[in-house]
Amino acid sequence: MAEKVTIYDLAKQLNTTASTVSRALQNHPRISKKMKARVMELAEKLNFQPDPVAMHLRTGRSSVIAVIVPRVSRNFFASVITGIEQVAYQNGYSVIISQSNEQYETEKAIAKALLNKKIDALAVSISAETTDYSHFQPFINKGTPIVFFDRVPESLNVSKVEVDNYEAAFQAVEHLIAQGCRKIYHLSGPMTLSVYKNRMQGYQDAMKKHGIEPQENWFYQNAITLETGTEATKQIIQSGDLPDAILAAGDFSAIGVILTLKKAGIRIPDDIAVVGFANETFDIFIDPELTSVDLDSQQLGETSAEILIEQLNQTPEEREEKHIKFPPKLMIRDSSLKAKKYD
Amino acid sequence: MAEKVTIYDLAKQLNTTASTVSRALQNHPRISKKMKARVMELAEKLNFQPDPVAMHLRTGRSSVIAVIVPRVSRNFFASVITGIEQVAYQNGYSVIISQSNEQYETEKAIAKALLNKKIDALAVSISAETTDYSHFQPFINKGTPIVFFDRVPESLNVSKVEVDNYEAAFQAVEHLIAQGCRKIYHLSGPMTLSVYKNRMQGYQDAMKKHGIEPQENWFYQNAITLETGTEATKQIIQSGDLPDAILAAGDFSAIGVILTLKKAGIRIPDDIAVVGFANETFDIFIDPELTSVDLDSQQLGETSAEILIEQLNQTPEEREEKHIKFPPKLMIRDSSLKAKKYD
DNA sequence: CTGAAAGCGCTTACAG
DNA sequence: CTGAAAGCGCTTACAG
Repeated sequence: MAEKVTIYDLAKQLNTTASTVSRALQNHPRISKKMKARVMELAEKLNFQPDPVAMHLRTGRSSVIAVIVPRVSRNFFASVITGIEQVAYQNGYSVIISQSNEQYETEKAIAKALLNKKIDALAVSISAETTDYSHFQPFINKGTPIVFFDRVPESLNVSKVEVDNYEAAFQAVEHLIAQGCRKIYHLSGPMTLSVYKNRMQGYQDAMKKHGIEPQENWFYQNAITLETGTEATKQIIQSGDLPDAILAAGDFSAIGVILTLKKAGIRIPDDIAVVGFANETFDIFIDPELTSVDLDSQQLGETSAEILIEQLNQTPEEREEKHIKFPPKLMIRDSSLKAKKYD
Repeated sequence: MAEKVTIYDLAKQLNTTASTVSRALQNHPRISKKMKARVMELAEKLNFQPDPVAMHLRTGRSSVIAVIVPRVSRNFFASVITGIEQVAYQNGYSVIISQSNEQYETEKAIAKALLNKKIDALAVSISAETTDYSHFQPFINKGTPIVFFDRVPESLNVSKVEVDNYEAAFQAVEHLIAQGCRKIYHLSGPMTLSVYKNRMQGYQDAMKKHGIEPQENWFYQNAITLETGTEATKQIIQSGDLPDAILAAGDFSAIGVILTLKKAGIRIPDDIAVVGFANETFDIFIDPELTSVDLDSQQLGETSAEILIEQLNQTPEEREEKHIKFPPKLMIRDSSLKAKKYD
């Protein structure tokens, strides 16, 4: 029946007071070693678990880190969460996860609910719809440590952890050029998200570096889902003006590209090479296997949690904004490997 | 700066006491309509939010439903969670999600942590490794409503929500037989999980109904991941004794089957038809598209949450164990559609 | 219909 | 080094 054991129970059995027990448990410097030992031993024996709710009410600290992601079902985000959890648990924090389902309104509602829940820290990857960030302002005002990962708001002065998306797209384009492609199209997401903006910039600069001037009709915005990637590809095919390669800013989009090209009898990579972003599990399920930029999601999560925990151990004055960018890793697979065919 | 507003602030401004404010907020029958109206109005005006932590400490109720799943990255589980969240939020509960990563030890650690967190209710889908359920016993003893979904423990007397896996496998086999298959192999998971046991039983009974006696070497246990599904398929190919069809008890396994068969130059579905379970997003990414049993995951989640909330509104005596089985839905796609080729 | 008081299980400034 | 007391923000049995 596991009767609840409180510090009063411990105090009574040890002929001392709750104050002393509480201090001993916290390893307070002014409690004698002997008393600490006695308290610890009895706590162990009675399987005493401090009540986190009471602690929270008293101290205002909840030991909870909240995470908001667009969707947990995306491998990328699931894996970031795993990284956050790992570091959080090691440091005595628990993690609660919410999903915005890519909707601004839902994200706002979650933020409001979390505000009420008095979480200690917050890690966020914003929804595709989000362009206004005022729902995060109350956390910043209250001094709640907050970090954005992957999908970070450019205009906000907050800590950010991301992959170097500019560099990633740059490398992807150079890889395609090395395969003999010159006319490279780019399917991207909303330019309001810096991840997509940076990828677009990296794409353009890499092209220009190699003397290729990307045309306006080589670029498709908001073509990041399976459906929109498919749609864009249909338009490309209909135009009759086919590229050498398509760089999609996401794997779902890239899958849409591949399926649509195949259906139209266009060979991949021979006619058109395809590269995606995120290195999702299913990239190797498809034929040909999809070349994709790995974003080292777990690392992103671990680093995000580390930043939050560091800040939790600092006074608001000591805290400083961190901007961390990880180098990308291009996973080269058959969908972009023209070269090997001519080896 | 959003100074915290308490019921004392409300009471003072209304010239009444915290007791009355508290009761008015709860719509207590013995408070006058007029007082309720005044309290509500001021609460609205000052944007009063009752402190959930204080409520929790006082009442022992946290308004939190915890969910434990093997992994959030599986589409199936992500979608169940969405269903749970939807119903929970509507009823004023919040949801916290934990993942066992398919490990018994992790699941046990999570259960222990949750016990301490004093959640109100628990929804669980057990890990592949779990065969002992004693870590859930403390919740049952305490009277915490608990429901298992999809992966349910057979031996425990608790509420369960699942798909009729027996029927699902039965239908899948009859579909394959209708396509002209007779020698049908079955790749399954650990027999300790009832989902797999029931699928195996449905497979066997459907075979026997049609006068086919499944041989022992037609059945592979623990071949449920991409890797193990691949491994089993290699063994099948090596044996030289090829089946007409393979029914895999999961989509990851089925993908392993398809990729391996294709690599060996075996045609799908012409030589071997393939059927999976779970209707994952990527089923339509693969060539040929994978026939799979849809488990109506969101519905499972909604129903699980409804059961918990019903029980939360009942006294422990009123509560009764519910067993709900949903009918399966076979999503027929090219990987099993031999018939159309001969139409 | 409303109020005064106790208490949920902790922590911590104050005092010694 | 240890203790007595107050308080975090609520709810509710008891009293009127």
